[in-house]
Amino acid sequence: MAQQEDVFKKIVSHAKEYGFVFQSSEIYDGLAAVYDYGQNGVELKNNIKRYWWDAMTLLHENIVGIDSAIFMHPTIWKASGHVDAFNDPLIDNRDSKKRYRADVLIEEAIAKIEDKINKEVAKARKRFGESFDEEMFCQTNPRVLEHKNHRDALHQRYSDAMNNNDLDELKQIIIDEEIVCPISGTRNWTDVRQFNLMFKTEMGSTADGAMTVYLRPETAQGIFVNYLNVQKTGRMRIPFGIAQIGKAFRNEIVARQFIFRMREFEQMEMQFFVRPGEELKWFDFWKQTRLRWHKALGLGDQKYRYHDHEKLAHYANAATDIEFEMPFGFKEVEGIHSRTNFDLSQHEKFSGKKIQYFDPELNESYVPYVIETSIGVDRMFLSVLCSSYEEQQLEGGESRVVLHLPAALAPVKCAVMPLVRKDGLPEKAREIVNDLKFDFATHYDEKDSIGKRYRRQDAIGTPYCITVDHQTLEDNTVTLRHRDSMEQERVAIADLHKFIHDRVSLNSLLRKLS
RNA sequence: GCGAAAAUAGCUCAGUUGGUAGAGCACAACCUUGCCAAGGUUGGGGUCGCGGGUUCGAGUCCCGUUUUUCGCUCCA
Repeated sequence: MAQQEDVFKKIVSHAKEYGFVFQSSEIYDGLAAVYDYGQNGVELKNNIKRYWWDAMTLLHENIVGIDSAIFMHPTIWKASGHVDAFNDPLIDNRDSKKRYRADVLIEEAIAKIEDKINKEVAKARKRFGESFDEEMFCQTNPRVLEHKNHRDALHQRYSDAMNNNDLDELKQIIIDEEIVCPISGTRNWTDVRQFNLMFKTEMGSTADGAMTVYLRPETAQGIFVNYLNVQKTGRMRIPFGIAQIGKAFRNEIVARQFIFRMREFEQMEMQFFVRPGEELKWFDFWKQTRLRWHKALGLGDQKYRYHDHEKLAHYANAATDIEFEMPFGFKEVEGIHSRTNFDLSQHEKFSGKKIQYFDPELNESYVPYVIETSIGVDRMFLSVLCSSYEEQQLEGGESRVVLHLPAALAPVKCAVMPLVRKDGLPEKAREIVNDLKFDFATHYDEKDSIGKRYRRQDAIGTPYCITVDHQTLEDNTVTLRHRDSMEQERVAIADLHKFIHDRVSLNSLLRKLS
């Protein structure tokens, strides 16, 4: 593990040194958990996005894309539950240094009282056997009544405190109930503090007329609120999907592990609308389909696994993660959720607009159920980068760092270089660049020895190097050098275009999927 | 946010008991060379993360702060 963390550090350094990822605002000491993509990073990231977008919108005729705004009406976040769910009251135990959600601690205390009641009932049932009247027992047994009163009073006090957002009262409840930290067993608590995970800003240029708006914490809601627009204008029939790629923002309490958890991040989401009752079938379909998309990249099938959720979010009735083996362990890259009709129903309720679909086959209207596939672009980027990175020992005691990027994702597809910088070789190489550059990201390099130039391209994952030598001038062939095997072959200039296209285009990846 | 560790050139790092900042690689120019990180000459680049303090003098000691890494929590 220590060794793997070492590798991770090297990958982070490599990402910076070769223009993939920079710390944001670095010359001003940086901005925590915000990163910028450099000249190679942006290309890799765009290629990942294109692979996803095409796999969604080109391969499925019932999926279309949208691009919704980052600003949305603030009521959307009340409807989605984010205003409540993203306002966790947190409390720290000073002895164990553990942090807890204050509301969860209190709910656990309530559950414990519930347990006590159940135990009393179970005990009594054992004693009285067949003739046991549970209702009567609960209404008369003094111990049960005491627990019940305690529970009801506590519950009332707790919901009042939550509704009034009274943090001091929450702490007082924890003190009064003598709730202890499960780890340290002590009652040495800090104050309860509120962490709002949504970024706020103001819309409207004058202070008094301003409205508080949020930077979206997920892109999904932009799809839900446009669901009817797309369905009607696109004449979409269920089942159908809407795909979107865009930035989202979360004011994470702890944001770390390089670009794995950032405050500003990018999501690729697809919401798939289905008939009620068919959602689990489609959930399964998208589970399979999405894993196939990942595996087609060839990063190694053993690096993926599903992680099915046992505890489900308030909106879901089934959920799984696709996890990828990063240097710091298996981590979630994509989530697939069966969101029921929660979101659309909520928007019906909060907007007062009817958001239903008339199903001509069933001849009835309903609020569709939704399967969501949601993948973090930055996490995908990190998984591609980490699994591609290799420090390779070569014969003769030499070594090289090479990125075995899937060719279709590589920032640069080929580099053209004259073997020497004279005898008309640079001119010939330029000719080749000027032909290839219209179709492929092509580099030209004449600096330093040929070996050094190969290594430079290896470091950014360029799959092919094309070297122009003296023979080229005679017979119009070039040396084509493969990144992974370092092998070379002789290829006619006239065949270059097809040769490269067959190996680096997204097409070849997409064809594996259909 | 709490606790621990770290921050010196683009990268990796050295810098002794406090005495005016170094190496390798990388970068730029030129010469030589030419199929897997070649050699030579020359050059550019650091107010040692930032701000205070102690001291005749701070990269070095003390305090604060920012960022990064690791653990706790949440998630894509």
